[in-house]
Amino acid sequence: MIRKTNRKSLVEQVAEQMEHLIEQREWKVGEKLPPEMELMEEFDVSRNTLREAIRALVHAGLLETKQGSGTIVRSTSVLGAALERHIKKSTMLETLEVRLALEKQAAQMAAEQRTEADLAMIKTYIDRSKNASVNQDLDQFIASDIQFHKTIVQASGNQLLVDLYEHMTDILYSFVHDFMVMKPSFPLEQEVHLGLFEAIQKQDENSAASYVEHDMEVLKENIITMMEE
Amino acid sequence: MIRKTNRKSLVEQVAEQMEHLIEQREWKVGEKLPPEMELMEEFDVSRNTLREAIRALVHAGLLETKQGSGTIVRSTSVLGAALERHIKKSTMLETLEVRLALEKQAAQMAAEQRTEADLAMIKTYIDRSKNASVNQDLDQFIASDIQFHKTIVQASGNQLLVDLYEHMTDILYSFVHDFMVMKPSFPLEQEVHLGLFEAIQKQDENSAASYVEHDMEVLKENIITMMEE
DNA sequence: CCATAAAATTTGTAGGATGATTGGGATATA
DNA sequence: TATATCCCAATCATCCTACAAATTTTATGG
Repeated sequence: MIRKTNRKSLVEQVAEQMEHLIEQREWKVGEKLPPEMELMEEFDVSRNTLREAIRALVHAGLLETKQGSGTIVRSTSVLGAALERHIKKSTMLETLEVRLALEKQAAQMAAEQRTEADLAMIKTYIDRSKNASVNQDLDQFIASDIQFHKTIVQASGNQLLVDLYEHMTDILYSFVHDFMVMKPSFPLEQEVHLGLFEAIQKQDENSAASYVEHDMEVLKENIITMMEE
Repeated sequence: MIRKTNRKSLVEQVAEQMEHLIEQREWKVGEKLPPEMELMEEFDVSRNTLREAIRALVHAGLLETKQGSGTIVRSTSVLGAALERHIKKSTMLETLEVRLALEKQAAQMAAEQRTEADLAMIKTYIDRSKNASVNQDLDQFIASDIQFHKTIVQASGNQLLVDLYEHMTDILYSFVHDFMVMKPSFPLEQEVHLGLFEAIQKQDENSAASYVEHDMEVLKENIITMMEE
């Protein structure tokens, strides 16, 4: 039997390797890549081939080149970069609506099939955010808040859902951060979080969904009033 | 005042133009592009520059090059291609779950803010699918069924939601097609569709959501049993 | 120490040369 | 005619060298 020519082009091979290095954080975000000459030797390809590979990742949003300076890592995920570019055209509000649609679905699925380990992890982040709230540590609060939400989505067991949600959260991070700095609503948040946790624990899908929905409504209203100011 | 160096790299300019040509369907999917020599003249750039631009779009999934043959258009959207690549790693079931999460959200939003024009359009596709059902025209039925769902999502007014949903639908098209060929459930579908339509018309969010949810459950069960066979 | 100029580094663009693969047309053969 | 094979032109893949443009680093003069 003759093997089909599955021989990928050199460019794609190099691009793939670089993508892998980025994904595995061996080349970290913000870091500068070795110059072209070194990479040529490292991958053992010509300058053209190397440059085409680099250009592919630049266009995808993973790298950024600056003439005279070098090439730096800009993002770690193709899907994330694609979403980011797309989301810039949409409004923040639209993005939040989609993100919370995903979370609502995730919460229902999580309620259905959460394990004890899931529950324990969710509880951990609730406790952490409570501590942060007591200590008035805003950064810590935001971090554990985001982790809380991510953990619920992870408990859904749907990897596509997880990826989309996390990318959106990452993209919205700076926005959410600014928002929470301006309007820190610790007690309300915690009440909702505890309610959501209990709903998932009791495997009450509807209740879980409506807690998330409630969260969404509050957030939307706050953002709208914030934008009007 | 000195203008900032808004001079994008030549490669990005060429890539942008090509992307635009593809998006505007001037270069159609499946069609062959002019050979490199011609494109070099047309864009007035060197071979390297042109090739880097092409490679960027190849990597993004919009183009496909075949040595000795030429370059053809493969897809029309960056987000679509990125999702497609990502979705191949996920299971069909996961993708469907996400897609229907988006639709559920869209149905609620549509119920809230649908216009008369939206309703008219939705009704149109219901009628079309009814006709197709009477005439036993499966392709027509599937087409109008998909349009029916898309129209509801469009009525949500959230462009990001629309884009994500449509890309997922496109990607799943062949799968859904095969599925419906195997298990054509005309009457049931229509009942649900009519119910969903009326819920949106009456602006009953909860009812709209639960119709979609019901749709999801039926679909999931069917797929699971289909996979077991 | 600081400002400025020169040098080195690094990416951007151009053009040419050769190899590899494909597709189609010409040719030969049954 | 039909078919199989070979050959060639078209096309992309890779490599090479050269120079331009932008940035960073180093050297220099005060």
